[in-house]
Amino acid sequence: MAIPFHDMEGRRHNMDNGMPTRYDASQSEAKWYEAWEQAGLFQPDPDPGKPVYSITIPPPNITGSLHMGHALCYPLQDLLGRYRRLRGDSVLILPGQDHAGIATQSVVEKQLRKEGTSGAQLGREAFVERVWEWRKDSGDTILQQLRRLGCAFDWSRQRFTLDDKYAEAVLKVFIDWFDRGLIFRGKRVVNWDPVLQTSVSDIETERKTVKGKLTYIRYPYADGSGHIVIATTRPETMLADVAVAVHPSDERYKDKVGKMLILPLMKREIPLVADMYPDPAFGSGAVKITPAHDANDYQVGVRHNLPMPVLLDERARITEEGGIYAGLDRLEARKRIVADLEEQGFLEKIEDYEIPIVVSERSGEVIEPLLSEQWFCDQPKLAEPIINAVKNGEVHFHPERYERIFLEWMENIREWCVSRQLWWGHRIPIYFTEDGTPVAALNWEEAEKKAGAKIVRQEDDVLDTWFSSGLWPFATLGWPEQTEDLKRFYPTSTLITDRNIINLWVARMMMMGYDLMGEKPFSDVMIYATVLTHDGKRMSKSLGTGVDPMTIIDTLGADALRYTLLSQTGDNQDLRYSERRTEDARNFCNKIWNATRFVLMNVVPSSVKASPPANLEASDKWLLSRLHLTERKVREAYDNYDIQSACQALFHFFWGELCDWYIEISKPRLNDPATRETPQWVLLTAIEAFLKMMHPVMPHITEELYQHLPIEGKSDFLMSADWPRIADSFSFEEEEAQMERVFEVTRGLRALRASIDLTPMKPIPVAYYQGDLYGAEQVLSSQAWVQELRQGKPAERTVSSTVAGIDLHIPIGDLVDLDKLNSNLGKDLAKLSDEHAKLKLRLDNPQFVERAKPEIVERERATLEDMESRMTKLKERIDLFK
RNA sequence: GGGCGGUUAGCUCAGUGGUAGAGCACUUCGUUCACACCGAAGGGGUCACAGGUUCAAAUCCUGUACCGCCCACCA
Repeated sequence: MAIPFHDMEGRRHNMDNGMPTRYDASQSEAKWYEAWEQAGLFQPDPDPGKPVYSITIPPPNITGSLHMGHALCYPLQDLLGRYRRLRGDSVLILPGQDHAGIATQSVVEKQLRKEGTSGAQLGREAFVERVWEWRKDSGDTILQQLRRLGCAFDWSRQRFTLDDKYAEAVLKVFIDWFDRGLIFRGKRVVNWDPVLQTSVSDIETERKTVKGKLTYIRYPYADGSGHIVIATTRPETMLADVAVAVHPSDERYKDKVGKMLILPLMKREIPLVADMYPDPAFGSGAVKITPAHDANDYQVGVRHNLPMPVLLDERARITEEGGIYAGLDRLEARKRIVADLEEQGFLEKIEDYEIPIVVSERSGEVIEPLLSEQWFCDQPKLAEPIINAVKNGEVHFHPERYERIFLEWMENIREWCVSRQLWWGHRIPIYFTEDGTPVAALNWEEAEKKAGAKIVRQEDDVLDTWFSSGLWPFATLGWPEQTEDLKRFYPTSTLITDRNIINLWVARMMMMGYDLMGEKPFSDVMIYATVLTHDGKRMSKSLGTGVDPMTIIDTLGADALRYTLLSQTGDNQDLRYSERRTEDARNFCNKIWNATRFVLMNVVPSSVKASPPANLEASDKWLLSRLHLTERKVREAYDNYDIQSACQALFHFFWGELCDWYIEISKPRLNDPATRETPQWVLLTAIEAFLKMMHPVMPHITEELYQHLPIEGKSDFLMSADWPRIADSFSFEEEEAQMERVFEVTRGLRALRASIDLTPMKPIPVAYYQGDLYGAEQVLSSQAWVQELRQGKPAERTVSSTVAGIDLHIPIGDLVDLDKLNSNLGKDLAKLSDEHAKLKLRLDNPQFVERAKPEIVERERATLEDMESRMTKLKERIDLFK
């Protein structure tokens, strides 16, 4: 296409510089990603003299494809990496994936079910093999998508939590902790997921309330002296009741404690015990005790040394303990038992009741508390050093409020059930001798050596996924070997994650890092916002409210998507995603593209000098001064994880200052060979600095444009360039303020034109001004489209206004609608008088004058004076048209 | 039950003591030789509510309402 170009003599030519008028993201993105990768820019700089910045990314699960949350999370890390790289650090961002035990296993189980088979049918070995196949297929999708987002991660150092080396590290930790007594076996009531048939931890469950029934049952005393009434939401568990408990202070039962009761249906005798647990104010004050199926009941059972029969099996069906009800599903059993109780006269009453239930996050199934043998980790012991470290400021949270939430949780931390009854994961390295003694060892042979006895079996359970991901910041770097990477990159710099896994993951990394490395795993934890739909709903595939980031990238580009999400990232806890905002971001890309294209069309390469020209005009100084300020703002914002402020500053500088004013002002000078060198230099300086500062957010378009810049001392890539150094000598406070006033006056003159319906941008022959324009008359006349700007006030009839102390006059003929004009002037005066009255009132208040800061009072006085002078002028102007 | 966040223009959000801001949307005007994915000029807000502190409150304090999130063993 034909594009105008200026030659050495300043004559215009049409020349094809190959840049279309619209930025085409699809052309640019893959091209530059590949170029960076080939140039090895994703690997850390080996220079040992450079400061190090490292991140081990939260490994995405291998269970599907990326969603909008990922499209924020990973570019955010990429942003920090790119920023630190520009600032001169050696940057490592280490990617990887998590085997995600329960999640992955249930995905594959679902597939098998569709094929008419199951894990149980395949057997352990074949099933695990099948999951590995799935990992190969699905794992790459996610990596491909991270590339499309522009993430400059070091793929050569990629890790997977089930890789041989990583797995060995996991086992070593288990063995170490077992030998140190930090891991132990115990019988506890755990959360049992009857669908996945495994235990899950408290934080993998969700609490809900559902409409249900509260059933009151009569338990007769064995001696025939009447009965006691208990209330329960789970009548079926009565089959395994071993006692009824009342509070020791409860007068109703004081003389009954110690008596025996007859358990209805089972006709078994159980004692009435006194315990602190029951609340006398609730129901009848008496609680049935089923130790194997309720954590509280279990505690009572332990205190009173009661038996603990297990009534439900791994699928939540009634066991042999349930006598004639054996084999029934728990809900079926409930119906039958209530019916039988009624028939036999034990049912007191049934009330509607809001039942609190616990649901498994993974399967959605109601969790059954179940007494079983599990492996536990002594978290309270591990937590101590962390609490101190966070309090001492070794690890910082952003936003800060999460620090307190985290500490509160750490201070109330409990045992961690680390065993899962799954196949996909790290099998617990415990071996049992014939007499059942557990030995922790890397393998069978070592276990026998360690035990000095014959080993008969290995523990079947695998470890909770978070046990392995807790090692992520150092196991990925080669631990337990003292590798070069480990020495160089640990502790890592920043951890960026979702607030939902602070306790699940962040806490574990901290505990494991401090215990095993003796040092924090990272110095900053940044919690980013949850991405919601445009109307504030949760994004979810099943609800159909999810937006696929890849579709957005296809149509609007990765940079636009990144900008959309990153420019809304501050310390907010939610973020609403709307495609319209991505369209705005795409428009911003296009603006950047075209402004740069304009500069390139107006730059003669030979005229580009590395050092600033001597003859800077006020507008040049203004722009450089704004650039100076913008650089500081952006740097500080990036440093404080306040990405939205960085984006805002960059947007405003580029669109509102560089494009709206500087480029427009400079056009006349750029068209004149005698004056164009200075604005050329200023433009290139500003654009180069802007592209660098924008690069962490929008890496592709900035790289593309940087490659076009005809400047000296360029790097091969913008990505590997240096952060702009804007000398303090570019700060021109006085010129800056003066130019701002000239712009204000310009806007005033444009508005004055509009008030008499003068079409914008159509030149008018003459306008007058009174006051000091600091020599920037040219700016006013060109930007308010005036052919001739004269000083003074003409004798002929004019419309006038006063802006920033400058009087403006446009001569008018007879064509002006005087009524409209007068009405407008009247409105202005009314508004002004109103403000004036308010301000006057304030200044007349002696307390204000006395107590307010003197500079405030002085400023208000000046404002008042200005208002008065404007009012006088307005009145004169109104009189003129009467 | 406890804790945390939010409530500012039609929409999405900035704004931590000194005359209410941005982007989008809207109205009017305009294709000017970077860009109509553009430019110019406008309209639009008792800053959720009620008290309090202060010369001065969107901003600080107390309380209330609504929305969202997290934590919690009441059968």
